Amino acid sequence: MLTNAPRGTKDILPNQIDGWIRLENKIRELCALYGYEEIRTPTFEHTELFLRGIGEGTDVVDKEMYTFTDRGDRSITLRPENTASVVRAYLQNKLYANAGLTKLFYIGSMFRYDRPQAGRLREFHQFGVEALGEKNPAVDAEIILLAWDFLKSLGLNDLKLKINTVGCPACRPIFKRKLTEYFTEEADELCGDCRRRLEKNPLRILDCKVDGLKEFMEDAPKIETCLCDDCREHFNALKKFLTAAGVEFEVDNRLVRGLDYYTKTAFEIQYAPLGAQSAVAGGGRYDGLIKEIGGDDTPAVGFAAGLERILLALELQKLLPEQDKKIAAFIVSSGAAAETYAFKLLIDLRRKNISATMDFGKKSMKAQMKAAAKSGAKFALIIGEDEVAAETVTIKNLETSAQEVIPVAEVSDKINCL
RNA sequence: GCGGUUGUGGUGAAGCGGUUAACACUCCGGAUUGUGGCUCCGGCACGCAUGGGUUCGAUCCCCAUCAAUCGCCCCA
Repeated sequence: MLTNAPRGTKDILPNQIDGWIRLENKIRELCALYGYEEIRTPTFEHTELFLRGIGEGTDVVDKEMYTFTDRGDRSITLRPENTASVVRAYLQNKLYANAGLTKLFYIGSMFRYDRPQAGRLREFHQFGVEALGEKNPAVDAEIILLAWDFLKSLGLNDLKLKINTVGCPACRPIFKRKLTEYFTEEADELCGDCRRRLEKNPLRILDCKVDGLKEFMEDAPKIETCLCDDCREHFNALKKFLTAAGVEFEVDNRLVRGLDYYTKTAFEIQYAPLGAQSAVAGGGRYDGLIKEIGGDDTPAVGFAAGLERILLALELQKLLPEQDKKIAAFIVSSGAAAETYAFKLLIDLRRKNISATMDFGKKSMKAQMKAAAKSGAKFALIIGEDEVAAETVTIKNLETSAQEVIPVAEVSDKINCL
């Protein structure tokens, strides 16, 4: 149907725009406070970037990308997330040259071919932050705090911060192997999904809804027992920093990230009332990504937050008051001569920085007055033959109903002083 | 990708296999000769998501499609 937007996409209508602008303002304000600069990368990239960056075998890459061949026979993909692009831009533009630590943020739409649901769209918007070039866990903490403060400053309650460590190339394979061994023995007890995960991604079995509560889960290998010294210290330091900052967090050693590039820190902020799509922000460290994409071995951390979900949460908490934009003057006219006169006044007022409008529909005076009242304008400026002849305007205060006739030249002063 | 629920005008919603598809709000017009918010009167569904089928006849029955929504999955 010509009159339907594609599935999973949405118009953002004038009556919703205030919420978006509020989010964007808050983001820019907070990022300035934390010292992050905005970057805008292309909406599409070479498909290869995502294959390498996100990782083949992940759901996002395997079944959710909008990929097509352009007229020059290039494989192009609409970005399903922005971290890979930021890293690409960082390398291409040599942003590492001027700073030990490069701190960036972005706001933009991402594309994923998912089944739409409340809080899950095919084109959706993310705000994200990336800190490139530093391995200190204090940066992990800074990133998490930025996400946390952002959500809190919007007024959201009932947020839950979960953190975990997923290890690094040195220790994760050990953990994976232990998991595989352990769950292979329990294979008969596993659900179908998990039996598949056994080969592809045994970590995922840990947060399976079906098997998660089964008793053998209790004795499953724990990541803590496999961590290398570096990862263990990193995680402990992160907890120390978060505690120092006074944020409550929960260590959830079943928290796993879906994208391959994560190392060490993984975190997620949830807003439970949203239901199935409760993750409102998530991220972590990705020390291997920059090298994977062709740069030097460079550590980095970041997160992304889903703006639609945040807006849904704000709506649930009734934190999106309607702001009505009232104008100062509504011009009402009757007769052809008056229309020109009125139009001139309309333009003059705007040039004097007074918001003004009129009804262009040539309706009855009564209808125009109705429209004036509905518009919320403070004044109705009434113009008929008499006013045109005398070069005056009847100005009516729509709140008090008081009205008087004044020279047209004095209208703007009158409005300004009332 | 899988399973469930739903789909009536601008909005919220009644409704039954068979004359003009309730009601409320919004909107439009009128009651006023150049004036709103109150009141009163009147109007507004080439038709009940779309396309097929069953039937003498379907908005109400069946099928498909599309869309929304919930759960799974995944993730922000």
